[in-house]
Amino acid sequence: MAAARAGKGSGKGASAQDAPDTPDTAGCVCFSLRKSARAVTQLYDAALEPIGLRATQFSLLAVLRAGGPLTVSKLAEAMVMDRTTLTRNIAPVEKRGLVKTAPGRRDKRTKEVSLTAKGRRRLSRADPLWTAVQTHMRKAMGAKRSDHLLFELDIAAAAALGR
Amino acid sequence: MAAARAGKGSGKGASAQDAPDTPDTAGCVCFSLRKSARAVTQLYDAALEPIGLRATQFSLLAVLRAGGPLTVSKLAEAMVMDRTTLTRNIAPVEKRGLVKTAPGRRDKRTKEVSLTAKGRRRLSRADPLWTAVQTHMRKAMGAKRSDHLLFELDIAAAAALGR
DNA sequence: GAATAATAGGTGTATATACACGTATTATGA
DNA sequence: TCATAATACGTGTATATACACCTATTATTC
Repeated sequence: MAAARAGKGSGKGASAQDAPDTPDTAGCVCFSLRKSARAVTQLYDAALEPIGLRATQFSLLAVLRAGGPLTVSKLAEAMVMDRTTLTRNIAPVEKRGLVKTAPGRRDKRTKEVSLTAKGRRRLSRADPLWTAVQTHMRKAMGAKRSDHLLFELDIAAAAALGR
Repeated sequence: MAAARAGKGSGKGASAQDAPDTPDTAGCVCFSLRKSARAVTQLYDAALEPIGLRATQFSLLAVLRAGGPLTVSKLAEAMVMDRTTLTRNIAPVEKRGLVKTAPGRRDKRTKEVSLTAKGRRRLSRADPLWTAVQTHMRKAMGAKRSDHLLFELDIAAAAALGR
């Protein structure tokens, strides 16, 4: 079906279990991850489109809802996202008034990001759309397999980050 | 360790097996995928940096090496990448002379993309760097788990694409 | 064979991503 | 205290991503 990785390799019948000595894009963890991320992101983006949120923006708002006001660095850490990337990602949602930022009171270097009332309402309206696409995704690939995927994605991220 | 997803949810002890009725970023397939893709891409980008290739660029060249000259659309299909995204991704490697493009002879609408000799040499020098980081990644998360992850990523992509 | 549909591709725009580098503020140590 | 290090953040630059919309070419249909 979708996971046939026939060896075009050494002719000795190289399988994915073998040491990867010949670059095979199908066997590349990075390529496979990015490929799946593209496909799944498109699905989630399309699902959230009626409410005017991208998948990344939904995540950003959801993390803020769950974790209260956070400094830029703390928020970046929570999302396993580069700090400077987060700065750019905040811009479109701040411009639309879904989040607001304020300088930290204790530490003037910091900038605290928080949900606005408008952002909270928008998020509430997005929730059912997220639930629908998430449920669809889990059903399409199997709930158990979905759980396992999440588990392994965490391990992959941890491995990449050297933890 | 890395995969603790404690339920902050309904208080009834919601696990990942339950229907996802409350948006939980840790349980979001899309968010987890993107998060891991970011982390792993940084690792591969850093590994390939000495040779002057990004992970995406390496993939592009590797697909071309394996599949010969391809039209933009065929190449985009092979990489599960939007056609217009591929157009932009070709630009930097073409500018550096690693790939070349030529109008299709049979069909003047098409544009054929192929590796140059320089691109092939560059790719050869990149191969050991890729092997090193791929091996490192597989060891860090376990070869078996790595294989399983690749399998599930294919299923996830297929599910998202409705196949 | 001309009108029309289908296909291949590019561009404008917007977001996502991150490294290198710079500034402002806080913490630390002599 | 004052010099220095550490921390928090932003900007310039480059790449990655994809939708909406456009043009050019090929295929289809009457």
